[in-house]
This record gives sequence, structure tokens and C-alpha cells, in this order.
Amino acid sequence: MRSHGNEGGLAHAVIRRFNVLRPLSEDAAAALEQTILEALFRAGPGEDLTVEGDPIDSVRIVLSGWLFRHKTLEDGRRQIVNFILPGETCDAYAYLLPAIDHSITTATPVAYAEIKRPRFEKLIESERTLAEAFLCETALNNAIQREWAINLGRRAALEKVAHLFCEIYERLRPVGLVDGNSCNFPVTQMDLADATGLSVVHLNRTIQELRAAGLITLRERMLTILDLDALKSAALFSPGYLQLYRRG
Amino acid sequence: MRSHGNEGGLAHAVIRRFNVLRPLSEDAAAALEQTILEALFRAGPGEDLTVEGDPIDSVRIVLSGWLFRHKTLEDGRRQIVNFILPGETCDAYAYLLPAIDHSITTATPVAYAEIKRPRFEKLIESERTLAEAFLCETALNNAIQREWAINLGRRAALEKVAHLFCEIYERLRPVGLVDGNSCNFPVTQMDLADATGLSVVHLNRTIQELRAAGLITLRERMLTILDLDALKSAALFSPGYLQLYRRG
DNA sequence: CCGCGTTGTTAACCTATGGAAATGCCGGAA
DNA sequence: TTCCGGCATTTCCATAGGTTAACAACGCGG
Repeated sequence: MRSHGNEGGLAHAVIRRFNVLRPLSEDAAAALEQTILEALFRAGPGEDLTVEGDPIDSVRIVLSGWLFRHKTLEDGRRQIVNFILPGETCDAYAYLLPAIDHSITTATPVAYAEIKRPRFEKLIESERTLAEAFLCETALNNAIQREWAINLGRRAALEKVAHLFCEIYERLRPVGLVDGNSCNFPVTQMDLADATGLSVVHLNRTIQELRAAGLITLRERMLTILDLDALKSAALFSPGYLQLYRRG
Repeated sequence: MRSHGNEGGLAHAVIRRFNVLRPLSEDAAAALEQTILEALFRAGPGEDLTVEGDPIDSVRIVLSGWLFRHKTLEDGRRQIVNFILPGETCDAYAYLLPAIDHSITTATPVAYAEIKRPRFEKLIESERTLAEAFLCETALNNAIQREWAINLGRRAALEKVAHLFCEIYERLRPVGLVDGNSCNFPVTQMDLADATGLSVVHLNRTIQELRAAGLITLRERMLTILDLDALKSAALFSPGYLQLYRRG
């Protein structure tokens, strides 16, 4: 994998992730990297990149930082429906629909590429494996969203939180953002509550419980998993849906 | 819209649905219909069309009948993560991932087209608007799945059930399966409970409540919405995410 | 005709989770 | 240094929804 120094480092997560999902040809990787570097943007924490109802005319790829997708009911109840982690793509092909159904907000400072639709379409037309990679990304997103449905609908509070921790950990791992048994976890308990469908108070109780059980440590925006097997088992976590391992 | 008699009737829902989502050229519609008619299958109620973990090598399009997507935890808790209604597509592009993350089971007798991957790829390569239509379908699926997340995570029981009724009703409407203020609703209360994340008992209580409020009638697998506005308002339902109305 | 399995309904009881509010902690602005 | 706002934590109480169990209605096979 060639390096372009600092800039090359930026596209690192994306390339690495795609290579797990759908191996890229040398040319495809180069074209992708080139396109990304031409379209760099940054945002601070707490910025809305898209708002429910917006029309979409570009594809965003996250190079570093965390974002979340969320929806809000008229009376203010909010659900975080997914996180977007480094290397992941917001909305490939979302420009085909008239308007987006949810908002996307940064949780941390974020670096991202914003590729305008014509540029994006040119890119995937010239490199078929890239088109397939983005399709994989979309299909995978769908699968993750379904797992969230069972998480929200059928798991108990402790299982929900444990499951979220497992999932994030396993999604960060392939892009090299797990260090030993720790990873960044830059979300407030309020966000965590909205992601698991719990109240803040009960979320806090649940985290205490996970701590008391010796499963995790969570402080200063850093998650440490003390016993991954036990955590997975407490979460009824099975990683198949993440499709992290290549066929064959 | 041309008719091919009975067989043309079979593809009717699909064409009609795509025309709302992403208008098809005359040629595209004809090619799609032709492909569908070459690959007809039928299944009885309660059959598993795909099972979690299966590799996928074809695309299925539902011509008539209901199916549902579901996932099950090790201990048997089940979540229905979505329904698949006439005119909708299972798994466009799912063949790009090594294995499917959920099961698909028929709720009623079903007629469907099962298009093998090479045939499907040939089809979408020859007709760009078809490729886009299937992409729309996938993106829309994603949006619906997100709405289910907020439904499961943040709505109260009555709101959940009301919301599900509204959604199904609005999804059936564009394919002509709504008759006045009624539609088929061929699912047991157990299924409904698994779709809303409730227990059967509480789901039953909730339905009684909706009946008592004069909002719906539900018997003999038939749903009648007595006051659509009131139901939508009770559900905090806003239909934007369904993208039922064309741009411009 | 009977018996059985599936589905819907109701009741009684219980617990996981929600809601409101107070407290503490910490870091940043002035 | 002090004040303030965001976040985490805890306590106390309320309740929506889960669990178990029993029963009725219905369809179906024998």
C-alpha cells in the first residue's frame, strides 16, 4: 500500500476498510485515494452535516472522527439509529432519493471527503470494483440496521449496551482503531442512551453494572473491554452480520 | 401501461411500484417484465425462502403475498425486522456479501421471481434506469429500517402498533392493494408482537385500545382504518421516509 | 362426531425501566 | 479565583409492559 505521507494517512482507514469488505485493485485504490484527497473537508464536534429532509447531492466518506445518524419525534424523543466510524461512507446512492430521512451530526472533530454526485458517478463507472465496494457498504449498512432492530426490540438493557460496545469495537478493529483491548469512545451517556433506546438514568445504572461485573472500563471517552468473551456472551453478540471476514 | 393478461397482472405491482420510486422507460419496464415472467416461483405460507447465514446468488422480487425478514437470538427471542410486500424486492445486491444476516419467511402464499445473479447483472447493465430503480429500492429499505429503529427504541406501545399500521397501509397503497380504508393484514398477533418488540399479551391489549379508541378494525386478517388522521397522529407518523412522492 | 393445535383474549401479579430532581465533578471563561 | 454549563451519578417513586396461566373460538384431520 503506497503512502502519500500525511495525506495518504488520511485515506488509510477507507482503503483498509474497503479491502476487508471488497478487495480493491491497485488502480481502484489509487483512483479512490486521489478522489478523496481532492475533496477534503473538516468539521468540528456537534455540527449537523445533513438534516432530515435535505436533498442529497454528494457522497461523504469519513476519514477520521465519529458521527451519528439520528431521527427525532415531534415531541423531542430522539433515536440514534447508527454511528458512522472512520472509513465508513454516508449515503452512497442516497442522492437517488428526493430527500434524506434522517440527520447526521458529528460527535467529534471529523475529517471527511465530500464527493459531488457527477464526480462520484464518474469514479464508480471507471472502476467496477469501486462500484461494488460502495454497494457492499450499502448492503452492510442495511444489515447493521437490522441488527439494531433486534437490539432495540428484543434485548434487555444490559444486553443492549454490551452489544453496542461489542459492535463498535469490532467495527473499529479492521481500520486499526483498536489498541489492545481499548478504543476511543467519544460519546456522552446521553447519546448512548439514545442509541440503545434507554433513559439516561437507566443507561448509567447499566454501565455501572457492566463495570461491577468486571466486563468493561469506560472513562475519559475511552472504552476498555476487560473480558471480551464474557461481554460478547452477555450481549448475545454474534458478529456474522458485520461481514468482517472475507469469503473463501 | 401494456397488459399481458393474467401474467401481465403478476408483474403489475412491481412495475407500478418502480414507477413511483424511479420512473422506468418503456424499454426498461418491458425488459423487467420479461425477466420476471421467465423466473416465476411460488411458495406456500410459512416457508423459509432464505435462512440467516445462507450465501445469496439471486435477487427475488415479490409479485404477490407477504413475507417477513426476521432474526432470532440464541435463546429464541425473535424480532421481525421488516415486512416484504408485493412489488418489493428482497436483497438486490445482497449477493455481494458472503452471507445473509437474517431469514426471510413467507407469511402467506407468495408468487415471486427469482432472478439469478448473472441474469440480474445483465438486466441492470442493459437498462440504466433499472439499475437506479434497484438502487433506490435498496436505499429506501435502509430508510425504512431506520424508521423501525426509532419505532422500536423510542415509541410507546400504542404508538408502535399504530405506526406499523400506518406504514404498511402507505406501503400497500401505491401498488393498489388498499381498498377504501381497508387492506389485507395477514399476520398473527404473535408476528405483530415480534415486529413491534412487544409481548403478545401486551400487543393484544394495545390492539384492544386502538379498537376502543375507534381508530381501527382488525379481524379475519383484514385491517380497516377508521380514522387515518387520528391514527397517524397517535403514531407520530410522518411519511417522508417512505419517499412515496416523486421529486418535482 | 371428537380431539387437537393454533390463535385470540383476559386476569393477576411482578419487575425492568422511566421520570424528576438533587448532587458532585470538571473544565473553560472571565 | 469564581462562576457556570455540561456531564455523570444517585435516590426515590411511578408505571408501562412482561410473565404466567387459564380459557374461548376456530379450523382441521381422522
